[in-house]
Amino acid sequence: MFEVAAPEFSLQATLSSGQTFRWAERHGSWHGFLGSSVLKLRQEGDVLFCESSDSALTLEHIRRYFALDLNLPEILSSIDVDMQIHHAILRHRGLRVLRQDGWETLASFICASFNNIKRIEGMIERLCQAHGDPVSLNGFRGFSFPTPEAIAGLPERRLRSLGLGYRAPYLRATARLVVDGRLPIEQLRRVGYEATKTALLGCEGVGDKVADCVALFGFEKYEAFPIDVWMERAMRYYFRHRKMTRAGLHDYARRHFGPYAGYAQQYLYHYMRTGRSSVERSAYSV
DNA sequence: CGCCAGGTGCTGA
DNA sequence: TCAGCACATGGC
Repeated sequence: MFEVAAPEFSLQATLSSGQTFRWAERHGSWHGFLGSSVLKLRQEGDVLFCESSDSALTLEHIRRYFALDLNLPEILSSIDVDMQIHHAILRHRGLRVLRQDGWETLASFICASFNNIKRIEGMIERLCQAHGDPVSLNGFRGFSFPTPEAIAGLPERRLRSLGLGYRAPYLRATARLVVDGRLPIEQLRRVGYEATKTALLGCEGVGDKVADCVALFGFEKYEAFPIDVWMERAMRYYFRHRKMTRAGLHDYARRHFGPYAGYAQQYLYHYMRTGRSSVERSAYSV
């Protein structure tokens, strides 16, 4: 057990905002995975209490994963440019964009397309149970996320039997790109947003939205602005009647919010799904 | 039961 | 470039 100073941070908002699919809350603690370790986390005020299955997991890993090194007040003030985002920030202040593993993020968001979060979580859990490695922490048992090698060799019908549906061949083909070195996934952390997105778009089952999610949640490209059905609803605030394509909304949002547009996206997404009062909901759509 | 879900790939204008 | 369509599956 160790403690991490976590000012300007909300574990709850961060882990329940749809950027990750493998954390679960039980009795006030969050159980999940970081690399190959199982973690149990609890936040009290500005302190994060951490229990890990692996003594190699340090305070620095926690700080990095939750992006506690970033100056959140500065980021939030840079995106706080209209009343809608202002309300979202007030409601979910402390939400941070995670620095997740690139491969896990890519694989997860291929599964996430045209899908709902409950089922995404189930699909990924079955994938891990069937092809990950067992890990445990005093009573809590789980499985690590399968490597690209573990998935690349599976028959498509095997992935379909885990409930992946038509995404099965996409995931397998993408795993093969990684294994064969045709998708240089380790390098993407060091190149810019545009290059990262272009590389990701070369994967089957990866379009604009998935590529932006992976760039943002897996490769620290904070200018990425994923547009899904919830963000289309959020963007009606700016374009109440005018018909806009997703590409149009994407370009507008990146200019409107600036270099940390991805943070704005995550606050708006979480706000649209959970944070609004009924008055706010009826003001624009849904 | 019908509708929806953190969309993508393909086709035809 | 853009609209329209098929696509698997399960929660609600």
